[in-house]
Amino acid sequence: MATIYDVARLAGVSPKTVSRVLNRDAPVSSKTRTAVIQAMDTLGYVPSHAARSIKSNKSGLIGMITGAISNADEAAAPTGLPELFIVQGAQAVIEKSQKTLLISDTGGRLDRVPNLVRTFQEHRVEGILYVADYHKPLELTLPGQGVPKVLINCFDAVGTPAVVPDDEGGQYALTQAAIAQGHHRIAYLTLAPTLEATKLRMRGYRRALEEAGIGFDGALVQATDLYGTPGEHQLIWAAVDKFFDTDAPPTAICCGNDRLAMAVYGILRRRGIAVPEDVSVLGYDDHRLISETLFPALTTAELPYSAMGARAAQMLLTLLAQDAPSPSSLPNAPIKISGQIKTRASLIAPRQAAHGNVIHLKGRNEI
Amino acid sequence: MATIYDVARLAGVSPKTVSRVLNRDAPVSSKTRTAVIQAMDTLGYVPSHAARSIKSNKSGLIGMITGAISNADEAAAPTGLPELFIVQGAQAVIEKSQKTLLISDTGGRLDRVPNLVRTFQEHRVEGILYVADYHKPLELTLPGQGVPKVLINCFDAVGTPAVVPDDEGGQYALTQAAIAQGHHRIAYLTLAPTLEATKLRMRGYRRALEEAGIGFDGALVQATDLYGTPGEHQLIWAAVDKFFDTDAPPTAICCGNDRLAMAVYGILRRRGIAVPEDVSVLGYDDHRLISETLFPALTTAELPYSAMGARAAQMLLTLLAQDAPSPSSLPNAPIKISGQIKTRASLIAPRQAAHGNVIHLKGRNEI
DNA sequence: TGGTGTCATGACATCGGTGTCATGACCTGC
DNA sequence: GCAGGTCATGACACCGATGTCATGACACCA
Repeated sequence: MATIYDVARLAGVSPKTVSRVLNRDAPVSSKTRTAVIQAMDTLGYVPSHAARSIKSNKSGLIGMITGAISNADEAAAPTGLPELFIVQGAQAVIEKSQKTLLISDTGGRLDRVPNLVRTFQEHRVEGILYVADYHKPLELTLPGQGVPKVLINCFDAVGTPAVVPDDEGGQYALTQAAIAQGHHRIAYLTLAPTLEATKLRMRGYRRALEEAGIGFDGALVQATDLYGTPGEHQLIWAAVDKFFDTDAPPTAICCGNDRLAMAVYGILRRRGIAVPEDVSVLGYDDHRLISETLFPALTTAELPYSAMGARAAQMLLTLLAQDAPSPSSLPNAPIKISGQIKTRASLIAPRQAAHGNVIHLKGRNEI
Repeated sequence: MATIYDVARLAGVSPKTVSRVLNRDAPVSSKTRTAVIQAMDTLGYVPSHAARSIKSNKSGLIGMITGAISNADEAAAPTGLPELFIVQGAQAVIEKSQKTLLISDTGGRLDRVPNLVRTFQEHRVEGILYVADYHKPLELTLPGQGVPKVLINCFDAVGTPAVVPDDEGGQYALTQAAIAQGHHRIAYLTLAPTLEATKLRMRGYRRALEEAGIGFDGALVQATDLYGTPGEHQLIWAAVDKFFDTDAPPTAICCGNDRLAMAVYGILRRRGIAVPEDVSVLGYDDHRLISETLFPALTTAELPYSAMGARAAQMLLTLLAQDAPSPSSLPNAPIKISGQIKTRASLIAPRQAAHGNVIHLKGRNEI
């Protein structure tokens, strides 16, 4: 690969003058400039990033640690939306900032993270974005002291800047949407109870019921915690059975994610229960491949991964822009990003009969 | 960030000795070594990749150009499987080779590619992997003369090394699988006819029929070319209508991809046609999120994206390993990668009645 | 005791750019 | 015609590593 010296020799000038043409940082006579440019493309010259960054002490690189690539096989993740959407949001922002994003995949193995950070440090990244595959507490201490970092989809106890989804708000709004359609018997088929998302969304679900004056019925909540395993489908069957083998079956079912909703569609069909005429179904994530392709299309809450990625990238760029290494201007608590409710054909008003059930239920609850 | 000089000063040795400790390329007394290591982690020293690569003239970087990130919203692509799987396969191989993969996203805009290549050249990448979003001829001339390249999912006319899916072989094997179950009336709901994949797969479909002595019936082939647009669903409805509003409806339907199959499931259900009892359904891609979650699970042909990525990465590494820049050892034609047939519940033998239909059909064809 | 060889270490140049400062050509005004 | 100023350009050092070669300490053997 040609160097600036080759160009200088060919153009009959000094390397410094070539540099001036490249950077337009000092006047160069137009005759000289032409000769230099001519020489540059005769040789196919491209300046070396390494040589520049060594002198300027700026790499222009942002590192991102994620499992999005090895997780392409998304069905393996406990929540359904691919991490890739987070990468997408962040990459779009970083690209506009004229910096280069360096993506490193963990292969799902946390023990590799220190090595990835080390590689980032060798490349002198200016900041690091750490992406978790689903909303959770950060499971390790990130090395790389002194490098600004922003966490995405996870959070730690020491106040590292973080961006997470507003799970409680999402499920709250989704439940409200069902209530607004007239539903009172709203079942909730959750993801594993230990998940951060499940805990927060359950709060949202209960709060929405409470505010509407609907009593909480534990029989309407079932958990599926074998996500992605062969036993999962049976578990979902069993949960649906429990919902419907009662006097007061639900008129709407909220599912922990869109994929779960997809499975529920198939099971309800086998049981001869029509969606949405007999029962409305609601998902979570707005994984459009599913929510828009299912028939009927799925009402769901958006898990705003792309927006989270974008927001985190902006935060990091802001951190880098302020010379002082003081993260004081940042809030201490994770930033929560809300998603929209996507209302589609799978949610309609319950049959009139459902109203009777509700009254029946209330009677039962008052015993 | 600390430099090798800082470490040397703190350890009371010369920078060169620190270098020797780092690279273990010359003997260092154990006393000195200990002092140096001590100094290194007191300072949190990490060697600069830039400084190293400038001297060695080796970057250890491989560039990859893809739209996988901005395409996360996969429904937009004319074929259903996310490009990300290609990235996954390639990244796994590159990582093992101790090189660093630099991923650049095109944002779906070809006019950005030259800039991406230029950035790669600034970083002195040793090779470039170019990934297309679906099987197609390469749509531009890649700049970056002199940098070894391998194309994935696309091909050019000048013999650039390339890796593509074996579309003909896949559809051939899939059709054979249906025939082996006793099907003779096999419909084919294709993707857009202009697609490389459609042309090749149609060949495979016809070849399988021919070899089984089954006449080709144009009425059993319908194309859907409004992929991802609002009109798409109506088009699929219309196609299914045509298949079934005849005397001799198909007993199996091959779909251009899994997503199309998913839509067909919904439509058949509305028409009261049971899958697989009344009609078997076959997909293409083995997009597991769909094929394994649909009920009944979908029989489909694997689109071997991950294997393609891995193979291409290996080819590139081989090219780099042989010092001579002669691509002579590589075949001139694109390498075709075959996928497996995944047999699942959506394909069973046709009802006995179907046999009658076949005879009926043959009669018709002979008129 | 001095010659020879091995071992550990350092001085110095170099990679490809860029910042700093110097230099020479040319123009301006008195 | 000469001081003073602007403009275009070059010489040189430096960034952080590493390759080459030199050097000094020490052990070994005759």
